[in-house]
Amino acid sequence: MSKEKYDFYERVFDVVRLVPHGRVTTYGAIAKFLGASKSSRLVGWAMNRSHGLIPTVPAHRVVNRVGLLSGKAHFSNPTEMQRLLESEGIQVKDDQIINFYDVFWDPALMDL
DNA sequence: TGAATGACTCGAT
DNA sequence: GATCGAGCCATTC
Repeated sequence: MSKEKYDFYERVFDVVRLVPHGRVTTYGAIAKFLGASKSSRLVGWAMNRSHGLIPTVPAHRVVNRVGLLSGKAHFSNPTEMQRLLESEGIQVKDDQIINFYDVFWDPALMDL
């Protein structure tokens, strides 16, 4: 519970909040962007704690490397994640993003 | 303090 | 090409 320095979680939240509307990213991409490509699991941990944060963290825009809504079960309602994605124009079928390659957004490629 | 956990990823079979 | 197993690292019990 360190508070002085930027927590690993906060950095993750920061990146997730940078994800453009209608786009998604992966845990690995975030981890890699933070310089901890091998800590992709920590990104998942961070998301688990993202509930109730202000400002809200668009955790629904974060999926695993194959575009699967691996974390939808952790939402208030399992259907919430898919519903949010679809509302942003992202096609989801069987808990998986269809046009994943098209909507994928890599924080490392963000336009500075 | 040590062991277990996790919304992942990659490499090998 | 699909499936299985090990690695990785911070947080939690």
